[in-house]
Amino acid sequence: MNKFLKEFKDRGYFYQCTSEADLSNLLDKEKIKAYIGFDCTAESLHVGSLLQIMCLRLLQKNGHQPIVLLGGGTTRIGDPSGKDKTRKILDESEIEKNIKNIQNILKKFLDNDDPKTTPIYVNNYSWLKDLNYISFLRDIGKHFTINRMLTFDSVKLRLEREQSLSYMEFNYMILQAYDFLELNKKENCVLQIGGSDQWGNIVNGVELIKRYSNNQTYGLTTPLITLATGTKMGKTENGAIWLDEKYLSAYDYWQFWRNVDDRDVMKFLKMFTDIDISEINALEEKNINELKILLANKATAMLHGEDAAQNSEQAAKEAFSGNSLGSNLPSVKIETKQLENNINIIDLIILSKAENSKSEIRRLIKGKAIKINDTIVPDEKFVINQELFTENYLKLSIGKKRHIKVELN
RNA sequence: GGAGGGGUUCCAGAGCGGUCAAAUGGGGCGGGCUGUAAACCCGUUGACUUCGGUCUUCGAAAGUUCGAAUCUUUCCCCCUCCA
Repeated sequence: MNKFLKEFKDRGYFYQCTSEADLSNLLDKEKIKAYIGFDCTAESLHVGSLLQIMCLRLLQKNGHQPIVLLGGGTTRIGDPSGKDKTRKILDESEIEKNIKNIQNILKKFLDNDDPKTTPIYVNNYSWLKDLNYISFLRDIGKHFTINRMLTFDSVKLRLEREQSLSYMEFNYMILQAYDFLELNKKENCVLQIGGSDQWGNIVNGVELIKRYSNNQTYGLTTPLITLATGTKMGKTENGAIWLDEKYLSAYDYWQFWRNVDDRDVMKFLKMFTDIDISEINALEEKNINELKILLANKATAMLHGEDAAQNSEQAAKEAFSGNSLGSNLPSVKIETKQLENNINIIDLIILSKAENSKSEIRRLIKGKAIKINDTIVPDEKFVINQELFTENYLKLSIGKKRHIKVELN
């Protein structure tokens, strides 16, 4: 089997493939261009997209050139795959903003220097916006039968559940197929990779290209990653695990990986780090917490850089090992003069922006969840004074996991 | 267009004139156990509070009533069936 394909499988990226043997041969013979499309509905990417990004990295590592398709056009339609309801339609400026944001994140993960594999960024709005309806129907539409389209999961499930599917959404798969055709014509792109929910859309593209220009292309999908707890990855209740530092700090990103379920650690090391498979397999016997730290370090370094990873590890050590004040902890600054009127603990937490409901803070205090410098705050009347600050800062803990350095300005 | 059913707190879903800030389950948060894991147990889950209470919530608006999530009217939205 082809080297790329083998690693793709070994790392757990593989779910389905069209004509696998042929694709393997092709990959052995030449360097190809492959594309992955990213939806631009959200303002940034979260870990749910990380597997796709890892696929792009693996392509580069094997000398292939990735094409990143930012769905500026298709986002205006909304993919019905895996959705119960029509998505809200975003306006132009939002989509443009999202595209920029997402592209910046991708650049952090990808090698943008090697001219042979440097990613090609494209926005399908550039070709979708000027489509002529009549000629599109004649050239492209004739290759699709409604009979067939109705059998695809994205459509079928909606109809079965008797949820409405607009004609606009119904067209999504045709547009995605057309994207592939366009990239095949323009860039000689021969492979589309996507999540398993994209299978139908990808196959449509492969078939369209076959009928339209008789070119052979391929599709490859990745599995839906479910956590050991059975939930979808990246969707914690208190917010998505964003890849953008604006929405989630490097420290919190590190913590996300540090807190992964035991049963997912080996899987994630394979999926989300660059460590050699053989090396990972050799790690199996190591202490599970060591492995989690390794995972957190590698994953964080890949996105936020080596320094950020080191700092996060250091901060975590300080925060969880007790008495140290934790100079690397995430910090907030407050004005010294705000202390003069002897503010109480509730006000301090509000000032630190860690919580915004006083009722919630009162509840936490009653539950013995708030600590100042590792000492439990006994009641809500607790007054904050200058003496609690050592070297201008104090350590505020909310629960066992949230530690904040409050610094005097 | 005609006939029904429905919109309740993060979600699902009870309540159908006062005892309702609203059962129950899920999720979240916190505590315990531990390993910053899982499982399990306990607590909590609108806001503000001088801890006595106060204020704002049950699709929207108006009304009946001492009193409405609960009754009436109008409007908006969703679903099912018929045309």
